[in-house]
Amino acid sequence: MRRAAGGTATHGEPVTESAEAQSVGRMSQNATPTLEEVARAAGVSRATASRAINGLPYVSERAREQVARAVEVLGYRTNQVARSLATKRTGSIALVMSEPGNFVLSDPFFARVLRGIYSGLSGSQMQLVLLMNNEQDEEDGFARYLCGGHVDGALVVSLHGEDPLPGLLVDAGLPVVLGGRPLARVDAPYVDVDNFNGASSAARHLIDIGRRRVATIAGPEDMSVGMDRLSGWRRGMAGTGIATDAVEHGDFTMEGGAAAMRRLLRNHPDLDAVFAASDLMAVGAMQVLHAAGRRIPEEVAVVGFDNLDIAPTMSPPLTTVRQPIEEFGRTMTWRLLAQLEGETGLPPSIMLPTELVRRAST
Amino acid sequence: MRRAAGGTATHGEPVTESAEAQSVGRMSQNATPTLEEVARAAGVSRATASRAINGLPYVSERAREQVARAVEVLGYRTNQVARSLATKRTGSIALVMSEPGNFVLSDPFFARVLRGIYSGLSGSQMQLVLLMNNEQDEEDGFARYLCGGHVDGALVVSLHGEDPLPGLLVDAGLPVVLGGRPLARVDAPYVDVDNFNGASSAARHLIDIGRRRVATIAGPEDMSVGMDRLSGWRRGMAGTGIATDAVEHGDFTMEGGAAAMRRLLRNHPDLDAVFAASDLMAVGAMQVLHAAGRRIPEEVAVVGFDNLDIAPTMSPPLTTVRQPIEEFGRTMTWRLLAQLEGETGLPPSIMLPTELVRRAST
DNA sequence: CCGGGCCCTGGAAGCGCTTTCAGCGTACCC
DNA sequence: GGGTACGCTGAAAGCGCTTCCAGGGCCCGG
Repeated sequence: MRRAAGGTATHGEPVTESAEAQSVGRMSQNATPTLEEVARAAGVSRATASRAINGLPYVSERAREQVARAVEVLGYRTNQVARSLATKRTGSIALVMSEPGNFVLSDPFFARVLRGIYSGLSGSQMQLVLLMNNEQDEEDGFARYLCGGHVDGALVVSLHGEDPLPGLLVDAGLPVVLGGRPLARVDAPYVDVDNFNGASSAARHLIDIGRRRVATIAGPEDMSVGMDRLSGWRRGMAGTGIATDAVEHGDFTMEGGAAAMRRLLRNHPDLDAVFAASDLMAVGAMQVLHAAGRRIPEEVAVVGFDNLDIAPTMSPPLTTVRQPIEEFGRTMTWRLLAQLEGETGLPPSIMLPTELVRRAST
Repeated sequence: MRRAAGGTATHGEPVTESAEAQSVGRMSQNATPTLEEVARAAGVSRATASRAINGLPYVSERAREQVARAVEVLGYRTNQVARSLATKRTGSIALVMSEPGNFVLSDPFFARVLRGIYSGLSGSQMQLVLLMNNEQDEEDGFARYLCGGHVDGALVVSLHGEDPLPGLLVDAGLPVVLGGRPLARVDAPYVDVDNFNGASSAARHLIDIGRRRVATIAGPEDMSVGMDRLSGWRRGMAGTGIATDAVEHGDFTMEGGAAAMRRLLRNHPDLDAVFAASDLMAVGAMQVLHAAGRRIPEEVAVVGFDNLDIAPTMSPPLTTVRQPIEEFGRTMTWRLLAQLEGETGLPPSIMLPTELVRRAST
């Protein structure tokens, strides 16, 4: 459409091949010039022009200069689509968020993952393309886009349940790295943080400081990160003889955490500690606890998960499980790029460590 | 390898083919089949297969069925890159944020813009691709990506100063719609909200309720949205004889708003009202005012801009200038899609109305 | 003087798709 | 019966690029 002028011009002439030198070809200076035109202007063949532009060897200094000048004069920019078709590489990878965009956008966790990804990308000539699930949209367009050759590979984060997407991508032969262990059986490498041990140490810590009625605000039941932190918490509680029935699920948001906390207070008014599976949920929980007049940490100790920037600024500062968020993004990126480079012997999965950070909320 | 595949496909050497599939095709079953192979399997020509797949007319029911079956059996998916090269359309548009990703990601304003964009996109078969500025990265890769034919058009939001990007895109013939009036002279359509009148009405409102020392926390000086709200505020103050020297700039974030508020209190301790050019900055300002012991609205009236979801939940609930955020995104999208469809007579710019929403903070 | 490198070059063959165009059979209407 | 219209089809010509390959200079050692 935007090159309609060039197209019709070419078609209008009942041209044979020999009509090439027509100034008609130049007339379309509005449309992006092609390599062909650059080559002609530089007085070389398309092959040489291509080599010159791509900095390949076996191009004389003179040819190189002439091509450079022609590129400058004509304002040439290589058509990436054509290049992709010829090379079968696009120079870009996708970050797929299986989560409604507006949800992701307000989560500081993802902002930091993204920063890590960009940092892992720097130096490579790769462009990052973000794809988010439109709320009501079937994610079919996604798979079509990704498998259609638009990108060289994909990072998929925030998987829910048995999301078929990774399977589709893998089947299509697209290199994929998952952020977080998938719940479904998928033959794709993933990077994860040690949610289990992190949650376990959080629970132990609460026991160690003498709490005897420990609740948890768990993550979604359809995400491994939610389930792993829940089982980690159970593991931490195991053998203490303390009940582990005070469990409510949230969706990792503040509101979700607040709602879960309200349910916990109603069902288990005697609780003296709560482990929230994300800092954001801990924020919501603490607001509810404050509103309910429970003092933190005297009456209720609170532990979060993530160690977001807000954790130390809360009142009281939040004890939480630190996870290396930027590192998480960076590692996924590294893993994908390495795979794209054809490196072999890459680990099928990578686990990043977590660590309890004690502050005043416990 | 290419040659081998072609050979076996042509004359169906079952032995060789299956052996090859067993040994090599393990990781990505077979290379994705091409339209050629589908056509052969369906017993039709490539042209007919293409028509069948794209739902074009002039295909017999029988052919259609056979192609569908072949697609199913072979697991064919059309190569979008090849299709793009042939059609010069990609079926996707970009949303470009001239802002470090982690910044954008934590701003609820963008989340809502995004929602609006998706809503404007629904029904069209377009994919949205997000591009954000990596912090330290030169945005050259951006322009290359966008002009390289990866997308059919671009929405560009959050422009700063004389950002050359829109100009580059327009020069390359890429349809572009800007979100917010550009400061530089760019020949691209834009959608904007009526920042000027919104800010003006905010100032007037503060005058109307009897304030006589009205300050403002303005937005960045290199963004039109910042400047327009500042001049709107000045306009609202004009003719009242009240000084308009109490101006500090922030970056639309809470922290920026808080810092600006501190500066205002230091330089103009007698202020009795403040107009913050964004709700987020108003939040920061109110925190500082609370901390400084100034009562809102008795001692200092506060007006924001945006009418984010948090505005009514603040204490006191924030008087603010409502802008139709989702509508903003939706309109940009509509404008771009219309342009892509070749509609003519489209307005070069569209202005959306704003409106003061009075709450308890004034 | 000749054979064998080494540079550099252009012709040409794709990459996988769409779309034009000419052609064919069938049906329909004078 | 011939003309026209219509539905369907496949050959072929691209889209703009990369890359293989053969070949032509040139310099070298023999």
